[in-house]
This record gives sequence, C-alpha cells and structure tokens, in this order.
Amino acid sequence: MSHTPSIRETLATNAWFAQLPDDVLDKLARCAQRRRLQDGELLYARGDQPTGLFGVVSGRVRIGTTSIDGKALTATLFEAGDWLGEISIFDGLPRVTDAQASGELEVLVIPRQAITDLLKEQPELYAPFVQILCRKLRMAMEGMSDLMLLPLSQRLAKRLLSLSQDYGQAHAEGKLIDLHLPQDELGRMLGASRQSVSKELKVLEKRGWVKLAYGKIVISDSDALEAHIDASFGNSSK
Amino acid sequence: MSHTPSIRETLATNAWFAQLPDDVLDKLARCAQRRRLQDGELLYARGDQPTGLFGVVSGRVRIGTTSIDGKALTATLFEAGDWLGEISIFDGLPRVTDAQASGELEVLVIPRQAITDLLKEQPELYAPFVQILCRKLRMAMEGMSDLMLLPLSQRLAKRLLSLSQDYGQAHAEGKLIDLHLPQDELGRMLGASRQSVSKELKVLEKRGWVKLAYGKIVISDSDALEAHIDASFGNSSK
DNA sequence: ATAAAACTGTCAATGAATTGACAATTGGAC
DNA sequence: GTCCAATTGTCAATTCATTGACAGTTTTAT
Repeated sequence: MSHTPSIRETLATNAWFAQLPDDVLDKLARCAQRRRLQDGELLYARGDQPTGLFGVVSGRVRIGTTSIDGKALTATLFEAGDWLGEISIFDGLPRVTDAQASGELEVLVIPRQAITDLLKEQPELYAPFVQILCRKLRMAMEGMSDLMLLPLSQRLAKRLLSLSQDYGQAHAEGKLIDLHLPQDELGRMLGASRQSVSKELKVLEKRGWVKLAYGKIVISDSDALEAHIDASFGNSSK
Repeated sequence: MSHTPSIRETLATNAWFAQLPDDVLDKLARCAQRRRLQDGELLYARGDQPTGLFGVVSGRVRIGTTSIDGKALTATLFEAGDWLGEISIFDGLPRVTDAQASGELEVLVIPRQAITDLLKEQPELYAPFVQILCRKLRMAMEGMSDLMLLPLSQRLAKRLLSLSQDYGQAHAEGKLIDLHLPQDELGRMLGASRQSVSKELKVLEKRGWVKLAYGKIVISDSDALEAHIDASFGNSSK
C-alpha cells in the first residue's frame, strides 16, 4: 500500500479545516488521534458524555437513534472528509444520537478540551463552526417539514436527488448512486418501512425516472424527479 | 397604562441578553427598533432575505411553513422574552420558515449588520449564540426522531408535558395550559389532523390524565403521561 | 463451486391517520 | 341578551403505510 497520510495532512484535505490558519491546524493535529472501528461498532451512543470531535478518514458513519421497541432511524450518513459530533462539544451535554461505524471505519478524534481551549484563545474561530451549525439546523428543519407535509413518494424523490448530488457518479444512463445503501437503510432515513420504499422505487422505475439494481440506483431523469417533488396532488388531475 | 419600558430595559429583562456586558447591551439597544404587527401579519416569510434578529416584547409569534397545497406546520411558538431569527443572521441565507404574528404582536428588531459588526469586534460573544443554536438543533433532532418513531398518542403526551412545563399555571386539579391554542394548531405542531388530535385528547381524558375545556387543557396526572411516553406497545400486553 | 447471507419484489391483512361532513358548544362582539 | 365565529366531538369512508410472510435474486465467503 502507498504512503499513509499524516494526521496533519488528513486535516488539511478537508475543505473546512483547510480554511483555518496553519498554526491552528498544527495545534489540532498534535492533539488529534486516530481510531479504527469495525463494522457496527459505536463511536458514541445516545446519552454518552461528549469526548471529542470526530473526522471521518475512511469508511462511513451512520448517525441515528434506536427506540425502545427496536425501531431505528437514520439521520445522516457521514463519509470521508465529514466531521461530526459538534453539538455536544459546544454545549457539553450528552449525545443525542448514536454514531455507528457502517463498514470498516477510520476516524480522527480531537478531544473536546482541545476545541474549547482553542475557541477560548481565538474566539473568531467560532464563525466557521456557527456556519456548520446553521447548515445542520436548516437541514433538520427542512427534514422535519418534509416528514410532516410530504408523502413518502415525494420524500423519496427528494432524497434520491440529494444522494445523487452528494455521491452520484456519471453513468451512461444518468447519475449512479453506488453507496452500500440497501432499501431498508433508505427506509430508516425516510421514516418508512423497507417494503414501502421498495414499492415507491418501483413506481419511479416504471415511470422511467430511475433504474434499479442490487444495491445501486441510477437517476435517469432528475428533472422529472424534481418536478415530482413540487407537484401537489390536487392539481395533477381535474 | 403604566410606564412603557425603554428598549434598553426590555433587552435587560431577557435572561439571555442580561448576561451580556452593559456596554454591549447599550450598543444593541441603540440600533434596535420597535415594530408592531396585527394578528396574522408576517414578520418574515420563507425565502426572504434576512433583515434582523427579533425579540418578542409582547404577543406571540408562530414559526412554521405552509406547503403548496395549503397544509401547514407549526414548528414553534415564541412568547415574550424569546428571540428568533438567528439562523439567517449568521449564514446570511434566506429564511427557512415563516414567522407570523399570532394575535397582536410587538417585537424588537436588531438589524443584521449590528449583530455581525458586534461579533466581528467581540467574537467571544459567539459563545452564547452557539449555545442557542445547539439547543435548537437538539430540539429539531428530537422532534424529527419523535415524528418517525412515536405514534401520535405519545407525541401528543410529550407535547402536552412540554407545554405545561413552559407555560403551565398552578391549578386546583393540576397544571393548567391556557394558551390560545386550539386543537387544530396543536395538530399543526404534531403533524396530525385536528380530528386525530381531538380523538387522542379524549383518550387521555378518559384515562383521567388530562381535563379538557374550550381552549384550555389541564394536566392532572403528569406522571402517567410521562410513563405513557416511554411505554412501547409490545410490552403492555402479553 | 457452493452455501450462506444480504438484498429485493410482492401480496394479503391490518392498522393508523386523513378527509369531509355535520352537530353541538363556547366565547366574544355588538 | 343575541348572534356570529371559533372551537370541539364524532362518524363513515377512504387512503396510506405497516407488518408478516415468502419466493427470488445477487453477492460474499469459503
């Protein structure tokens, strides 16, 4: 295998960290540690005291919760380059969600202390964190309103488009989403059962908007999906 | 009527602003303006460019969205002493929600420029804002997971408890919630129809946990409600 | 190459919530 | 007081999604 990047290098590859001044990066790199996890292992669990901020080096982290009766929900998936765990870092309160390795995972951990010290010294570094918090807050609010106001069919279309934007690869017949993302995980992201997701996907396929394969989805007509999201029901017929 | 408090005084009555240094408060007070709105008037609408940060002096603000087909959702209600509109202030992006006066409303407006200038000069003032953002983010995530995982009956119980904590007044038979909060508004907060809310409320009443009256709700057994929230279904029978 | 595991498609039965409709009640305006 | 508007209670019909079950397919591990 080739050269393993140093912690300092890993930090610098992230768009968000790259904007920080060099000396800050050095400092963070010095207290950061690597950690490896197996598939399914928990980075942290709901209710845990906050330990640090995590950066995904390779692999994927599933952020979610599981209710008493076993029902699960997935809020987000984080990939290489993403950072997670800020909320508890800032307010010091217990974790709201579980963070679980989905597949082999390698993360960088920056201890909470390091972040809070840094912010005390250079409070102007709050600014970029505030941007992140705002973005997450917007996403959460939009997700909530979608959940209340849109039927599954439209939530699915929306999620497919967003996945194709984030992870889509060019492909002969459209944009290919080739995450390891089974329908039942999609269901957990949408607040729906695996069977319902399967059914709705089939509908979209029959309309020629997507193509389905084992573990893969190709978005072949994103314009149509886009239109589908905005369509209210009433105005389609009559 | 009695003495109308100055803007400076109004600011100081808020727990959050009161923790700011005096000179900062003076500065903010100088650029803040009062604004009065009629019932139903919009403070801002989804998609608007951000203008300022709003503080409720008297009355109530309904934060929500309305979808194309007229379905509405209420995310929060803000009362006197609450502040709203931070997200757009920080990231400069358009409003995600509508903010609508519910009843007569008086607000204080601090222009965006004033906040951003202040933060540039004294970035340590980010800290308290970050706390607010974190709290909202936690609430949003919890709301989302409730929406996906809990049946209406439990979401309702949860909301009633939280309303009684925030606004409940002591009362002979329990804690009285006497907001002007019709069942159909409750429905918009819970992502449910007015009829379903009515039905579930009746169930709670029959169990003796709440008492219903026109526009009022008395929480008579909050422990039972608490227990109801945690109860998964499977384990009740069999 | 084969078996096991993971994933997908589909169906019938069930349940939960919506919609629309209407009657009954309450509060406030005049 | 009287009337109107707002709110509540309830029902039947319907839509939407869940659950459980099972067969078929694809991948992965050995």
